[in-house]
Amino acid sequence: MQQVIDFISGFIKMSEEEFHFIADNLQFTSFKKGEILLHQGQIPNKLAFVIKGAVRGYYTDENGMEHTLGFAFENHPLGAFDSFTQQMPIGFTGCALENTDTIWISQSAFYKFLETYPRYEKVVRTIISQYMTLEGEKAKLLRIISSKERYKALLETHPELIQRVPLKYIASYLGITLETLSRIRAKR
Amino acid sequence: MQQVIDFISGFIKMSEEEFHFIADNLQFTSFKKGEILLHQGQIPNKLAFVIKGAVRGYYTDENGMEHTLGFAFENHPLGAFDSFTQQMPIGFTGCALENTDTIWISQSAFYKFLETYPRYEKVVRTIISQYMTLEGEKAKLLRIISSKERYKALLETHPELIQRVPLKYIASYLGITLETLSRIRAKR
DNA sequence: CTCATTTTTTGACAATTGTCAAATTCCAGA
DNA sequence: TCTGGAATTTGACAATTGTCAAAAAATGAG
Repeated sequence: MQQVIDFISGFIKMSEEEFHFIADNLQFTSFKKGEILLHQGQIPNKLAFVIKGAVRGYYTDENGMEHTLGFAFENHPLGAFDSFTQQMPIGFTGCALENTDTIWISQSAFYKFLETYPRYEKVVRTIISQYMTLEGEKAKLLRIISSKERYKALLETHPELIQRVPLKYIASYLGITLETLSRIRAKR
Repeated sequence: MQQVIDFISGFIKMSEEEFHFIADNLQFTSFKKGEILLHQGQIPNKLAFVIKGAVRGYYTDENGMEHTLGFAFENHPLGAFDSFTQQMPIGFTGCALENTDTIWISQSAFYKFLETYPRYEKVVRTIISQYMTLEGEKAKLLRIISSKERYKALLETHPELIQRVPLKYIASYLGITLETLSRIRAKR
């Protein structure tokens, strides 16, 4: 739970009162490797935060093909801010790549908190903005035409991914086949 | 200006007072085709809204290559919410595809408005969320492996783009070459 | 430690796509 | 209406990438 507090404290200095409100409204859920944390199509009713482990986000297209959209590791919120805010179906499924622990807050508690402590509106805006920036970076990554360059760019910006995520998901994330990725890596 | 009011009214019922605050703080700028509306690397100090025309957003990579990231047409805000909120350099350049009219509000007036009428925090969150959803759709589009399918998907979801935007920018947006796009289109 | 499963690599080949060059069409301004 | 530049198409060819199949390596449960 300390991790959630630390995360928030990176944006704003919390008062005792705010701290307690948050502390009283957090819940803990743990997932085994391979378990689904959230389902594509669901309407979110909580905001989750990964305190340990790794999650892969992917969506399943009309042909049943999976496309990896991103990853969430410890000390990061588990996306879907847009669906959460708009109360629309989540566009992806979240699946635990490792045994994963999460802490979450219900939607009602979250909005109650924002109403009670409106100065956190700015914090929320900032967090969401940071996620938009990440999305923007992904969009740029995917527009690199050559697969080799795309992989190299990922390696430079997110070397931790390659250590921790099976290559098939990296390939899927980059929009190439597993075999192509394997060959790119073979050439140094 | 009516268009901005209409846009906001789609999210919330505005009072007279709020209306006047907004109306008093909007400014108008018009751009000729080919002119730059905002520069990659700039730190934004205003929020703009396109009332007429079309804008292409693109970023220039280390090799000097341009990559089209998106488009903004009339009755839509001109992106960069993330840079605006975080006061970070904008990640793209906005260039007028047609003669374009914009209305904008300064950052200070915008935040003044939010402070004065905090119920608009929710509106801002919703607008930003909608843009995250759009980014998410783009991310999905770009992960379609086959160029042909990618083009077809764009045609289905945004047929207006093909009418209005030169094909070289569509190709750039899809992450393929102009020639490939031309050939895809030729086959039916 | 062993075995089954998963992950990754490799090979052969076909299909797609990029590159370079040139021709053609389109369009805005004179 | 004419004209030059921009946009788009087309062709030829090479390089990249996907597909299918199989082998090899790594991993984890018992």
